[in-house]
Amino acid sequence: MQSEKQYLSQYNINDFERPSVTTDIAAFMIRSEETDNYKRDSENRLSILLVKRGVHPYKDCWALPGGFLKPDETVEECALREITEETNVTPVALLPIGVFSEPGRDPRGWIISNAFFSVITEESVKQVGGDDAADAQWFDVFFEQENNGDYHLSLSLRGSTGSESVKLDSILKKERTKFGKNTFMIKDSGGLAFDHAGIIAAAVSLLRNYAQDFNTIFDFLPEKFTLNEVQKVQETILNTTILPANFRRKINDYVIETDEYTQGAGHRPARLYRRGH
Amino acid sequence: MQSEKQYLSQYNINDFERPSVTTDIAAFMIRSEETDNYKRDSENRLSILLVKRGVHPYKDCWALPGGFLKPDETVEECALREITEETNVTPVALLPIGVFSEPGRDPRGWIISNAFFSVITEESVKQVGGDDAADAQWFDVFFEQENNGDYHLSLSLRGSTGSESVKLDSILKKERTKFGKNTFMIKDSGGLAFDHAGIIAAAVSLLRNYAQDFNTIFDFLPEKFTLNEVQKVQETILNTTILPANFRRKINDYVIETDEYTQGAGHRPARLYRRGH
DNA sequence: CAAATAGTGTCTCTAAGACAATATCAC
DNA sequence: GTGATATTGTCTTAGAGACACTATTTG
Repeated sequence: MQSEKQYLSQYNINDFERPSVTTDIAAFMIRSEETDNYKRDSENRLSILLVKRGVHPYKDCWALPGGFLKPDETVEECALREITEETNVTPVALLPIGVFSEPGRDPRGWIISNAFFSVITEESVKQVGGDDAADAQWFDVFFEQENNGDYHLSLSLRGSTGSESVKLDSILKKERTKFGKNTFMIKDSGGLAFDHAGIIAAAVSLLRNYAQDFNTIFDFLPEKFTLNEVQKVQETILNTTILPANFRRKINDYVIETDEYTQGAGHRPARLYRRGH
Repeated sequence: MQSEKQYLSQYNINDFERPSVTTDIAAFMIRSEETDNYKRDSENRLSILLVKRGVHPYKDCWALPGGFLKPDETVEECALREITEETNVTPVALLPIGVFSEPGRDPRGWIISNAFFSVITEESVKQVGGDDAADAQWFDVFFEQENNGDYHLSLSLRGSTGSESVKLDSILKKERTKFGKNTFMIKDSGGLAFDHAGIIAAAVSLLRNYAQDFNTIFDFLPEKFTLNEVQKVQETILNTTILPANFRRKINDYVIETDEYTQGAGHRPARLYRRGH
């Protein structure tokens, strides 16, 4: 009879073939954009971070940031390490999306990916400043179901001086397996690397679920905010509108008043709040 | 300048260290138990499938069924293969719980596990019959938060003639990471192998979320069922009670009437329904 | 003052919880 | 008949949506 110690000393983990394991991170940020009317508040855009691949495969294609899992870390630590390396910013949320393990999803071989959902505040990115690296850019996100049932994911990079604009249009089909799992099948990747169009579709779906909950909304905002700012973030993510009076009633239990007010907005000042709870 | 083809031909995937990848499946079933009162309906118990390990490590401990991922399959296919091998039954639901990758979670080395949630009907298990193998057993599940905030997971196997009863009591602490993820930290594994106590706690939590939705409830039931059966399954999973009148009103939109009725129950016959939608 | 956001009050409709009442079966 | 579940109806309350109205700021 073998003891556990004896068994483990003889156990050879190399007897079985093993996959490489990566993490890919769908990092979202709400970007506010000034309007030309001094009275009107800035407009929000939901954006996602993509990196331009410098090496094969999918060289010069846009992809989610990510990298290989190391032996001494969890997949969560790996995702945090990768997104922090890429942005120089610590995210405020980092949650699992799922595992993508379809054989053949990566031309380099047997590689399975753990996808993560992440939230980054515009405030923190502005502090870091150096968003000049052309290989990492925030793309505006558009994601809606078409009349024919397919989903259209459109990611667009506004061209600035010296760089041209990019627009990636993917078509996906939502499929429900016999066992209840929903996945987005890629009908047209729109130029995105690997199966990242499907991962991003899953990420946006997840975000829209999370965004029913105010705590996820607060993650996108600075410490102090107006109620209208919260409302606009939720409306941007869910692509809906809600009457301000009703929104105030709903959110009232989740926030704490401060004595501070906004200034110089061209209209009545608004009270600032902090997250409650 | 290299072409993609040249690049891939030179690419050696063995340059990086790789983990072994497994799946573990938390398979749930609702078991009904006859009462001694002929008028009273049978009582339900939520149960989970555990297997007794025949090899080191954790030899003779109870564990979730599962196994190693093969190169030509997805993690979902692996989970389906493993649970089908173990029970000879095709599950009606199979959904991801999450990835468990804490270094040191497996004494054999670097092994990360993809956990799955699965539902199996009592009907299908009864058809297979041969549940005699002593190494795979359905344990009754009890999972509640204690007064001190810790969670108590208790799995019990009712002893039948020739086999003794088993009771595994785990203590877990729910922790929320800085980034919003909830995990169950194991304070006392209660004798369960590996980190499976934490996986089961996550699985039961997930089940209780899913069970708000009638579609998951229907998965536990045969094709035709009474409304009271649906109610009892939901009550068993969520550990709550609800007034029958209110339950009927809620579920009404999700079911379709048949012309059949139950018989010989010692009380008024109940109409059978099918899942709607 | 015009246009924009800030903030309050109120009406209606719906969904959920509580509970009363009646129906029907096997023993 | 008794005790169990089956089934319907109604009262009350909480929350969401719609909308009217007032308040305050800057060019």
